[in-house]
Amino acid sequence: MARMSTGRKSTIYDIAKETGASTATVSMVLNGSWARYRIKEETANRILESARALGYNVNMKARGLRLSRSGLAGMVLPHYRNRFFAGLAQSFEDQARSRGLCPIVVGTQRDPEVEVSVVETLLSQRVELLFIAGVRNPTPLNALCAAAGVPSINLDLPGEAAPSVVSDNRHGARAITNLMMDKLEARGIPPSELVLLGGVANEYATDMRVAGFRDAFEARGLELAEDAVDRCGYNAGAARDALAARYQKLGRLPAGLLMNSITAFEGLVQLTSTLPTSDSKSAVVGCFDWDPFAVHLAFDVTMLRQDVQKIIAEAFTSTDNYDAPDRHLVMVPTRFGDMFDENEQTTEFDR
Amino acid sequence: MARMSTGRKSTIYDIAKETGASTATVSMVLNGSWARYRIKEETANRILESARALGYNVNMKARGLRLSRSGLAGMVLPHYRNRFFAGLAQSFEDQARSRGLCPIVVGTQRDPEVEVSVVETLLSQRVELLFIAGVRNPTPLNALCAAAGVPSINLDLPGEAAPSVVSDNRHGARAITNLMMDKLEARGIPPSELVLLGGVANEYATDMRVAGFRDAFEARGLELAEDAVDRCGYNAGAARDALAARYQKLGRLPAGLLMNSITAFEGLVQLTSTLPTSDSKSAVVGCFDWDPFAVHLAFDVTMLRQDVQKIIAEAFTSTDNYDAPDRHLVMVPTRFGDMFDENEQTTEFDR
DNA sequence: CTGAAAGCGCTTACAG
DNA sequence: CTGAAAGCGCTTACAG
Repeated sequence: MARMSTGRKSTIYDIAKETGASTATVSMVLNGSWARYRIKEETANRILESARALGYNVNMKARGLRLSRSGLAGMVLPHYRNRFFAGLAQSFEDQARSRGLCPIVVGTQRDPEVEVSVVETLLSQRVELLFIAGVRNPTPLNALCAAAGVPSINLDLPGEAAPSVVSDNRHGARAITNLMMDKLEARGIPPSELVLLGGVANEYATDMRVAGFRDAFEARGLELAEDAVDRCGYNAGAARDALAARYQKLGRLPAGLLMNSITAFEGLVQLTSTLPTSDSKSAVVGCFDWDPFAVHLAFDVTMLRQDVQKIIAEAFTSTDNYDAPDRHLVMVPTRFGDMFDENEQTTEFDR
Repeated sequence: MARMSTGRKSTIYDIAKETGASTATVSMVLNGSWARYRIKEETANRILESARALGYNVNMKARGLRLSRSGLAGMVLPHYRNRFFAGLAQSFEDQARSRGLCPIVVGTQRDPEVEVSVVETLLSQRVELLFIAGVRNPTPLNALCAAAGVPSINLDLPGEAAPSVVSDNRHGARAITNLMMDKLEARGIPPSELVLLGGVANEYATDMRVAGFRDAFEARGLELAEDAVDRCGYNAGAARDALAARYQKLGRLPAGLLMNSITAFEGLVQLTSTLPTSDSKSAVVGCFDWDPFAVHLAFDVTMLRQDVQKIIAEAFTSTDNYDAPDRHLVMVPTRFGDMFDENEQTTEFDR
């Protein structure tokens, strides 16, 4: 009776034949709309039983084609290699699933060609919505989605052509700068020793962080030194080199170091690993991203953490009331790394 | 002419109407098979142009339904929160794309119910193959795939019911144990001070690592102390507690610590952050996973790194010559963390 | 070289 | 309560 061994997947026709019901009845029973059609419970059970026996599994391709709803929710992001993007992916999956959608997230390595081709692929799979995370210029991707009639939302980095949800980098930057200044003062070091490294020019996140950094200085009536900010780029090597140059000039590390990204932070770690520990141990360090190991390095480090759950939740809200002309920008506050529950940071059964 | 502004996606019918060609011709031109059918190049160009103007994008749901090929490749994994899984996801995406498949990877949080429901969803989307990574008992999932006629491959943790590709944990364990013993001896500490912490009983990876640990002891003619191995679990807290207990008993940390997973390693870091640095700085530490920040912590740490690219490549090879009765086990060697190119560890434009 | 037609697996008005 | 039938968008033998 059951013939799960054959390669062919069973269809509603197989079940209809087996149970003597019509394909319509089978379809209704299988998709749960049968109660509405007053189908006998006994019939329904017979069909359900047969479906189980045949190892039946709906073909979403067919259902999706008929209903023009794929049940797919897409997200593109640069990669999974840091906690922020890993967390975004995770939260996206959880929330998509709880909305009955099948999450499909793809990493694009920040390659614009890959970005376009991935978005086209997702569109041809007929995703019902698309989140675009960490793409510096998402406008072409938003345009592709708009042409396909698919709502798109930008995450982390905003764009002109679609609603965007980003962290409140400016206030976060101001808060962490303040905290680091306090720490420096407590050590009797002038806060003007503080420098901000990393990020790139003309990028929203970097600009906001620099603005917040400035805000903190202004609030204290302090001048920002000429070379206090160095947008030396997003890769570890560049940050390492920029720091090494300062080390050369000063004969030591700057007393206060605010790193624009976890990758810039990695550059700092690379450099200090070649230095005598005493040189780095005294530095007051901060970073706009959080990492569970980085917080335990040999120096005093404060990490800002983005609220990925909130970012995703806001993004879904934006799709719920999605109307094309609306291009709003939602800001989600950041928190300090130690302000999260411990069990958000590590997981129970985890390797 | 172009009417990209309307919500409705354009279809081959729209293009046929616009160009005066038949839907068959349009279809052939659009899917690239037109040369074979001797369609005039001029016709083809006209159709291509019209497709562009209409913002046409194939509907893979329909094409997939017709061809019974979805173009989708699936992978499930526990999460993205460490470099191993993040790297697996990345490599999977790259290699799937280079094979013309659309990768779709989903995190299941190690929850067996989620695992089943995710696999069912992927199957109903008609993925053409499914990789199952880090699932302790993948057999029920393999069965689901088999029933649907979809090849499945287990990664990282093997299973009885499908081909499996895993790291060669035993040889890796032996190599890292050896290296740590050398380091201990160089400091005049007996290698028998070395302990292995983490992992769980009756799990393949843990068992193999313990076996390799034993191998290294035997090769030197050394006895393994009664309490040298503690499979205290995969979460950070348990490892921290197990270590704390030893700290109590010894009045210090064990001189050599081999941590079974990055999470157990996190437990070590949690503990040492509460200890005076001098206590931990002298420890010789090793770990079966690699993390870019963890390698720079205050103690001497050696990290083993799994070859994610090779694992994925082997898995794809297994699907290429997939025949149900074949349940082979492929072993992929591990390497030490510092044996990879620097640019594999950090990326150029990366935050 | 091109068109008419069937069919992939499903859903849902519409009749009975 | 159930069945026959059309149609979602595409592909591909099969005739012309």
